[in-house]
Amino acid sequence: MDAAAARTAAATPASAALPASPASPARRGRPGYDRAQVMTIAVQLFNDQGYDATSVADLAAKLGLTKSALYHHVESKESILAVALDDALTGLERALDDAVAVEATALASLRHIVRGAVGVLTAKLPQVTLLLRVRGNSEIERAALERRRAFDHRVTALVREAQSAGDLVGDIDAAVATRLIFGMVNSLTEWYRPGGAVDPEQLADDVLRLSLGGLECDPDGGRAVGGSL
Amino acid sequence: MDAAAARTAAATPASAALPASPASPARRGRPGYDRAQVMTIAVQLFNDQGYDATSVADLAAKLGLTKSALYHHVESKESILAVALDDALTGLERALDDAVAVEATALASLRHIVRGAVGVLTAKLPQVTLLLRVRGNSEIERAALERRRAFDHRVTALVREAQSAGDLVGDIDAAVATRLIFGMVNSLTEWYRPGGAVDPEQLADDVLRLSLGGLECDPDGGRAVGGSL
DNA sequence: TTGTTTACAGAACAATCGTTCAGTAATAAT
DNA sequence: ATTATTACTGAACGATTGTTCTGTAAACAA
Repeated sequence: MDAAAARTAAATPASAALPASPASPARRGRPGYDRAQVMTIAVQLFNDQGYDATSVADLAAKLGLTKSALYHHVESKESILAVALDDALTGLERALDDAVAVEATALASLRHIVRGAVGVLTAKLPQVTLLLRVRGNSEIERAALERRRAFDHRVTALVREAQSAGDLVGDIDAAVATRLIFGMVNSLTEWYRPGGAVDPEQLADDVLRLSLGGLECDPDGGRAVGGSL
Repeated sequence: MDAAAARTAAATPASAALPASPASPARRGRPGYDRAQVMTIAVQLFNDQGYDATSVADLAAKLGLTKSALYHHVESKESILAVALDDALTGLERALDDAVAVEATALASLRHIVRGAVGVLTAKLPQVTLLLRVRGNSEIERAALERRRAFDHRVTALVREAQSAGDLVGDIDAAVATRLIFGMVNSLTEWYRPGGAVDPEQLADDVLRLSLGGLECDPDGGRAVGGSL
């Protein structure tokens, strides 16, 4: 596929980047991609092929542009990764802040953050997917991994607290339980796709039932899932 | 780090590749790495940095060799990936064959394959880790993804059968349940390390309790985990 | 000593990597 | 018509990519 063919293939760039865009109110200069659209498509491609396996030439071809045109919208390849990772991490951190602020008990906060994480993951799927694949190959990636570790530690503390309160069984290591629960949650990036047959709310219910169903001490004896939240 | 320094750092290659090697009985030619050792270290490095982010020069430096020396042991970079992926897939497929051959009911087979998958994952951690990160960027990767899909479908059929038999709750989609369960299992590659504090057997117990604990219909009413297996 | 076997180095290859720069093109506001 | 503003092209850059070729080095067997 030569440049002209690629151009034709991406003849309507806005539709790909902004599905059902709310009638953009006539921007100033020459029509074309803007920064946000380029970012969106870039992150999608990074997820399809992997960040390292995606060249700037690949991205330019996908957009129907030359490589140099890309650098009008974006400072570098890695800067695209940086903002996407920050987006994902900010979402997760806010959800955790919410969970501990709103709920009274550690178990309730835990249920809340599992729901919240599923919500962030489905809402910001491309960014979170990118985050979960980071290996620490650059300073930016290492910083993101550090924020992820801090998040995990806070959740682990919640699990431990719920165990101490007697709301969660105590014969499983809190760190192991946390990793298994979020392993299940994070695995959603591998197959969940928005607009598919699976509803995000229903999905959060299922995840909670599988991940916490075998750990709760159910003082009320009830096996119903949605009962307490 | 120049070539000489790298050489010194990897002065005892055999110890890194073959921990506690059973007194290799004096091979023929010039001493040095053999194919298996190179493969082992290569897969380790692929896991550390990601396959695409690891250059042949990186691997050569890690081994304390030149790039050209590498091609004496291995046909290509991708061939290393190919044998590792085949190794992981063969292990998983055998575990599944075992599970359906040995057990009588679908639920028992399901428990068996979850245990088996944890076993293969911990025993062949580097190869399975590599498998789970494949994105389908080449013919070899796409073939591996195809074998993985076939594996998933067979397990999903087990879940559906256990639901039909009344051993598993029916109000959750079999495909979703399978993906969540194996999402939890596969997430072990992110943190489990052999020789660490966590025992593989205990780990399999924990995974089974979390992943299936909330789904079983427990006809005997018992909540004990290791009871039936 | 003469082969055989295994393991390595050095130099070079075309291709691709991410990035820069100087100029051009197309719109809206004035 | 002029000016801003925004979007893009084409050519080139040094560096790195995976791979090949030709020759050498070090062990064991005959």
